[in-house]
This record gives sequence, structure tokens and C-alpha cells, in this order.
Amino acid sequence: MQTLSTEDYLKAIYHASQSANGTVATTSIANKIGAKPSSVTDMFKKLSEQKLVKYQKYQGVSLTNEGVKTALRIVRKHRLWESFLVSHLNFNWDEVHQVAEQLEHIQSEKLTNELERFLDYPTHDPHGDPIPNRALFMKSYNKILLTELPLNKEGVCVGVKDNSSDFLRYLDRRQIGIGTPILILHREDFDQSLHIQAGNSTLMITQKTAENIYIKP
Amino acid sequence: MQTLSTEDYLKAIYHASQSANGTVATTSIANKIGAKPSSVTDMFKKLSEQKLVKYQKYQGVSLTNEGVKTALRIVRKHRLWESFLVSHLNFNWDEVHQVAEQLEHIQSEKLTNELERFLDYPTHDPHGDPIPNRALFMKSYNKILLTELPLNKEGVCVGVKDNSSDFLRYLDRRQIGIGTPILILHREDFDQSLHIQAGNSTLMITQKTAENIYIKP
DNA sequence: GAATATGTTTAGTCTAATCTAAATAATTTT
DNA sequence: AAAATTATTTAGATTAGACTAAACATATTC
Repeated sequence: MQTLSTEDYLKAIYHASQSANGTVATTSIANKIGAKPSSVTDMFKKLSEQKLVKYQKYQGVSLTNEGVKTALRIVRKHRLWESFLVSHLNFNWDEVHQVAEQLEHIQSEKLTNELERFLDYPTHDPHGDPIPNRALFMKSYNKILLTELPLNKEGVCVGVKDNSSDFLRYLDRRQIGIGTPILILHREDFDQSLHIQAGNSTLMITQKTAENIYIKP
Repeated sequence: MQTLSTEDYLKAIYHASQSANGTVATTSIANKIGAKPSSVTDMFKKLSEQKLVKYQKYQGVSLTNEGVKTALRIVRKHRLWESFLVSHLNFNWDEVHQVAEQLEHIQSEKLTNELERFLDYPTHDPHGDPIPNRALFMKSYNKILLTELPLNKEGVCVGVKDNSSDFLRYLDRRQIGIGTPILILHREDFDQSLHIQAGNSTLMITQKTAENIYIKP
């Protein structure tokens, strides 16, 4: 049985190791968790004793198979709850994260599996992130960043990279969301800003925005 | 902001003070919480500093107005979640308590209020206990114990006193649940056992069973 | 490759919530 | 009302998770 805190660490390590090559540095976790590096070292040792991570002094950690499973179980719960909050409890996609951070720690397999059934086995959460199924398997479609979409080739928004409230609300105001068809009309060479067709309105977005939007071509 | 543990104490004090005259002894809470009396004393002092209880050495505690409110907020969440688990997630009434014990600590007013709306403002949980509304007000009908129901006067089961899994499953097997019409056909003077009509079957129950069933006459 | 900067660990401290054992108060019995 | 029992509190210790400050390792720069 994990404590709330070890679960948070495992999830943070999991997410960090997605972008990196699998091994994760002390400071990077300290920043994510909002703790001091010394606290992170302590926790690395503890997780290592529980065989959830492989830890070598000064070399960072990587998740063991058991560690990955534990992390995925938490990710599964987090994303299922986010889906529930949006689909049935009138939450907006920028409001769900904080609450799901708490709900993801509820321990009941039956609860998780029944929630999944109730939601009719969703494959993606409100931000377009894939939801691990009961066997902890998830399939993500091959998506690209909007910056990589060729000119005049239509794609569909299938996710976002930045999940911050600020960014999500900005997209709401621009009427861009999961499922919105998007087409690049013109790319400004000067600053890489884009003129795009999103749904049935045309608008201008910065490069920074474009590189936080995932597209299925 | 309360910790998980202070919330558990407040809830235990609230429930204990319902049966008693409002003031609650150290040992009684120790037993409910599963802690040693010395730990309970410590917590009483802490809650007292936070003005959630009135505490006098050797005299036990009673909840302040603020303490009652905090307790009711937890009870509200607990009973709403229990209702959700039974009505939408295929939980049986004997399975919900443990999970609701965790869910009741989730902090989000919006979540609670939206859950209540989603459930269409239920007034009672799956065990027949009243659910405090947003203003923390709850109305409970005037119910009696089955032992107090006069012979041949029809009543309806509206709740149970003992919420243990064992008792609830026993009632399931006897096909007695919330809403079941009940009539006492005969009271055995020897051991106070009852022959009753429950729904459309007649059966015999012990005094102990009868004094754990609430009836609306 | 020495000097500097950055990242990581160790050692020792803190807090919240618990515990045990001993001391003290309240209650019950004789 | 004194003695015995039971309930409660105090004192001091323990654990998990966090912290600061100092020591140490690795990486970067000159």
C-alpha cells in the first residue's frame, strides 16, 4: 500500500520519464512536486527499497515494471475522474486537474472499474490524453504538433501539451477544443506565427500556442 | 483547512454526540477511531485550539457551531457519495461505506454541489440516513424502531441502525430493504422474536434484528 | 586539467499524529 | 468515606515526510 506522497512521486517520475529517456534527475522531480531536492533523495531511497524505482546515487531514478504499473494505475484513475467531471458534473477542462489530483488516490478497484463502465470505456480524457484500460494498456494515436502540420493540410485538434488553466481558457476563448478541425492558411516567416482556420473562423496564433496543440493529420 | 485526521475526529464526535447528550468522552472516541485515549486527548486539545470543540479536562468534548458545520459538511459528502455509488456504480448498500470514508475527504465545493445536482438532490442515502443540503440542513422523518411498531399496523422500512456489512447482507437475504412494507403478525412473549410480513413474504426475526430496523408507521 | 558552477546527498532538525508507561482524576464499590 | 476500579491526562518516544545547511560529486568553463 502506497502513501499519498509516494503515489505523487511515482506519478511525477512516470511523467518526467516520458519526455526524458527513462531516467529522471532529482531536481526535475523536486520542481514538479514542489519539494526540496534533499526530500526527493529521501523518497528515492524509500521507493528504491520498495522496488518501485531503480536508484543509483547521483544518477537519478528510473521506474521498475512494478513502479510503472503503480504509476499507470494512478494515471488511469486521474483521467477517468477528469472525464467524469467534464461529462457529468459540468466541469470545464481547465477546472478538473486539481480535483482529480485528489480523486486519483482513492483506493477501490471496483470504484475505478465501475466508473470506467459508467463512462462507457473512454479512451481519452478531456485534454486528449489516453486513458489506460483495466490491463493498464493505452493506445495513443500518432499525433503531431500544430507547428509540424503542412500548409493547407487539414488536421483535427486531439490534445494539448500545456494543461495550464491559462492556456486552456485561452483556447476556449479562441473556440479551439478537442475535435476542432484546423488548417494552416499561412505561416509568417518573420516570427513563425500562424494564420489558421479553426472550425469556421480564421484567426492568428503565435508559435508558442501552436507548439502546445496536438494534431491528428 | 482540516487534515484528514481532524476530519475523522470531528465526524466521530458528531456521531457520538447524536446518541449522547452532546458531550462525548475520550474513550468513546478512542474506540470509534481505533486510537489510544492518549492520542484522543491530544487531538481534543488541537481541535479546541481551532475552536471546533469545547474541551474541559476530564469532562470530554462537545462540538462548537463551527465544529458541527465542519462535521456536517463531511457527512454531506459521505452520504452523497454513498448514494452515487449505489445508484450509478452498481455498489450494494453494504459495500459503500469504506469507499465513502475516503471520498468524503475530497475538497471541492463545486464537486459536492454538482454531485448533488447530478443525483437530483437526494434527501436520504442508501441506508436511509438524511443528507444535509447545501445549507447543511437535513430533515429526517419521525421514525421508530421496528420493536416499537404496534401489532398489525403497517409501516415501511426507512433505515437501519446497524450499518455493518453483516447486518445489511442479512437483510438482503431476507429481502428487507429501504421501502419494504412491514407488518408485525405476532410477537413471541418468550424471547421477543417477531413474526412479520415483509413485502409479500412472511418470516421470523429476532429482537436484535428488529431493534436495528427503522420504520415509518 | 584546474577552477568554477551546478546538482545531489548527508546530517541533523521539525511537525503532525501516533504510541507506551506513569501519574492523576473521577467514579464505583465496599 | 476509604479503597478499589476505571477513565483521562501527561511525559517522553517513534514514524513519515518535510526542511536547512554543509559536504560531496558531477558537469562546465576557461
